[in-house]
Amino acid sequence: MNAPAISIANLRVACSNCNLRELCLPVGLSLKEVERLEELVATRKRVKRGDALFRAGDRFESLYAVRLGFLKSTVMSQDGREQVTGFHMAGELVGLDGISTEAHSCDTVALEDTEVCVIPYDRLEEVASSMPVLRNHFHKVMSREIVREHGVMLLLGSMHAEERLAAFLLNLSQRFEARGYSRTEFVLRMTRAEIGSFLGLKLETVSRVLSRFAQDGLIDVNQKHVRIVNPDGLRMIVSGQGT
Amino acid sequence: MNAPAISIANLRVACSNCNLRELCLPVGLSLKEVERLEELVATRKRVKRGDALFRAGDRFESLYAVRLGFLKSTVMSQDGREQVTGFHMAGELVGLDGISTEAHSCDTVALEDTEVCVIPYDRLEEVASSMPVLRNHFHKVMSREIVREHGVMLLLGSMHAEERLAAFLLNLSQRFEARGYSRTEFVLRMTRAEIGSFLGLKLETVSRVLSRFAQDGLIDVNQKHVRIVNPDGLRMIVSGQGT
DNA sequence: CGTTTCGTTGAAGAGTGTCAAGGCCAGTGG
DNA sequence: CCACTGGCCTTGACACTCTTCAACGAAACG
Repeated sequence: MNAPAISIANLRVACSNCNLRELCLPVGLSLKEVERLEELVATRKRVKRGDALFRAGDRFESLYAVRLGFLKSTVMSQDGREQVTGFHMAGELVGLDGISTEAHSCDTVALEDTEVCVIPYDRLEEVASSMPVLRNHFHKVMSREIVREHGVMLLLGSMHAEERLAAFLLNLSQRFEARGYSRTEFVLRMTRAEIGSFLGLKLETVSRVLSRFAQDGLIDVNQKHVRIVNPDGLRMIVSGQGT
Repeated sequence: MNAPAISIANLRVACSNCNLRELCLPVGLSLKEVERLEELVATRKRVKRGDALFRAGDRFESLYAVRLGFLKSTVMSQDGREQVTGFHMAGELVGLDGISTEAHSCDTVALEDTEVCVIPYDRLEEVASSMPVLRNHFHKVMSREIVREHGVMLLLGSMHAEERLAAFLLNLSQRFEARGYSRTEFVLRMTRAEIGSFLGLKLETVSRVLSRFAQDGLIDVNQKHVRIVNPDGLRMIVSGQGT
């Protein structure tokens, strides 16, 4: 754990060529501005499956833009209960929790081999001060995270197991689609226990509900492989009209 | 509803004299910097109990710093389920949800007569661009909100009714204390249903658990009036060691 | 002072959790 | 190549927490 299996690739980054730029960057940047950004994103970092990008308590220094791979973030209470607060995929920004106290308050762990762009925070602040577009974009990203978490609170606070799972699947579907993958067929990178933790359910409940969905012809499940057969059916369930 | 009972008080604001400045402002500002801030916070706004400061869908223009009073924020799903996402008291900043899409995504409603400082967002951006201390403070406030919501997710996702209520009471207690009020004796500004919505419980459950706490000598409850008798007992419950 | 909203409490039931057993699959070493 | 192992997933039976439904009492409001 002391010499983590994380290799720092001191590669020259090219945001302008990155196929994630629509997700990652503000729109309407001049070429010159993109160049300044590329200076900002100095390095990349690889994180092997199972390793942490950062852990609660780590000094906060950088934000990370996921380039490829899949991660989860978890918080832990003093008595050891763990809660998954989110799953992250390509184009998403992680590490925002660290700004408030200059130390991270959650663990972020790769669920498959992952590569991130490292964005040193003090340099981001610097560049942002003279680039209103970037600053504004950054504020919007943070705000979007707050809004996303409101949605999770709604889910955890007022939805039943089936509704939670249906919403979860549709959310994944939509995010995969936005990245050019199939919206109907994908692989769950996380275990049932991790899904359950995120949704406030036990892994057995997750398993049971997925089986029920399959039986009702809403999805096909085979271990981690999922195919959405009837998205409208899932939407019905999310809106509380399922059966 | 169309002509809301909100009066705009075009008063000169004086952050330098405000007794909330420790909560609201970054530390270590020069007098001149505080003056620039006071220009920023141009007006105040009163919101009567029951009225909304803003509603989901409203165009986002300003952030609001609560000067005095008490508010709740709620999100609503398409099918009409409502979830309280937070309660806000003096010194806290609300409206951050609006930045992401330039429209608010939640309702924020006063639970008692409330007064807020209006902070026009475009002017905040302006001033922040040349005031690193302020910008950094603002980022920390947003990040803190993200961390707070992680805590709520932990609570909703992995705690029992008694643990949720105990955590809720201790959180209120601590926030009242930080504002110079009693940490042991306070008035709940929200209804049981609102507490329940926030905690993912039904109002009857909230009522029952509070009664049980009272019976166990942890608190005194009389309608909205609460006195914390045994805070350590509540802490035990939060950490899953209750009974 | 009536009306309405809010809070408390009880009884019964639904929805998840818990516990336990077994199956599937990938990786490992013989 | 095959058996073995350990992690992950599925399914059943049962327990328990929380919700639902209902009735009543207390406080707030016009």
